[in-house]
Amino acid sequence: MSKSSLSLTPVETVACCSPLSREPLSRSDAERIAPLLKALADPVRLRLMSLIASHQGGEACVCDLNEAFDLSQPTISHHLKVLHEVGLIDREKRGVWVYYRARSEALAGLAALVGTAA
Amino acid sequence: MSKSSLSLTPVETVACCSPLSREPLSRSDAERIAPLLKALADPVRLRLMSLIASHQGGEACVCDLNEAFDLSQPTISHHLKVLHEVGLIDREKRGVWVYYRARSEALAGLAALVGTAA
DNA sequence: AGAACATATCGATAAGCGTCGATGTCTTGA
DNA sequence: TCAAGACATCGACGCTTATCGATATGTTCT
Repeated sequence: MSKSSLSLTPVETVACCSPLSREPLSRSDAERIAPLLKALADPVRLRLMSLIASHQGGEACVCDLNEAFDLSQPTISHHLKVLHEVGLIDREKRGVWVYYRARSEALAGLAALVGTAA
Repeated sequence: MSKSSLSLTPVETVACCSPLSREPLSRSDAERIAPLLKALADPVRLRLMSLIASHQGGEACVCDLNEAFDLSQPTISHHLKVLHEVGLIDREKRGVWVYYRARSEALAGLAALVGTAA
């Protein structure tokens, strides 16, 4: 080390690294948030979410949703399940029909998190 | 039609459907936004994005990023490419090193869009 | 020119995901 | 009790994706 200290190259003085100005997202936080984004990251589910939230009262019947897409009924059912499982929509059965309701706090929280990184 | 009008069932009067209170996301808009969300919808890319934005000046060298993960260098390079291709980060080569810069307007716009649906 | 280093690209593999038709479950009205 | 309708679940198919090791590209120092 005493020998090589004579040949200190500029590479070590002009380090490529810059310091952090704030704390980045932790690994556990990232693994908690990513599934929410993944649930939204599909054109059909994005439209489903918007369609539900755009209905009066923030809720919509599955029959309404099925008609809005050129997709089979099982496919829509699958997408609704994905959104429900991550907590973006609530599910309520009323008689023969099933209503899905947008959880606006969840969406707002997610939007705030994404915006924070910017 | 004149005949069946006599047997109007309650089903048609008690419709399951509720009207829209605003215009939902269009198909083309959904297909434009979904790829952005898909790029973010991965724990590693989410942390990469946050890590870059958290560095001083909003930019970070790849060497910094590689060290922050227990993943191979090609894998990190792949994730950076995905974020770059959808326009969430900019790429600039300076000498031997490559710097990625967060495009905060893109992130802010995405956050606003997600929040609008809520 | 050649060595060392930083980063990107390639090819392969395994896992995940969107979609469908067929079928099951539950509710309502006859 | 039975038939019809609304929605969910299942199993299968093809496509996408996350990851890696090996290798290519480009830059700087000797």
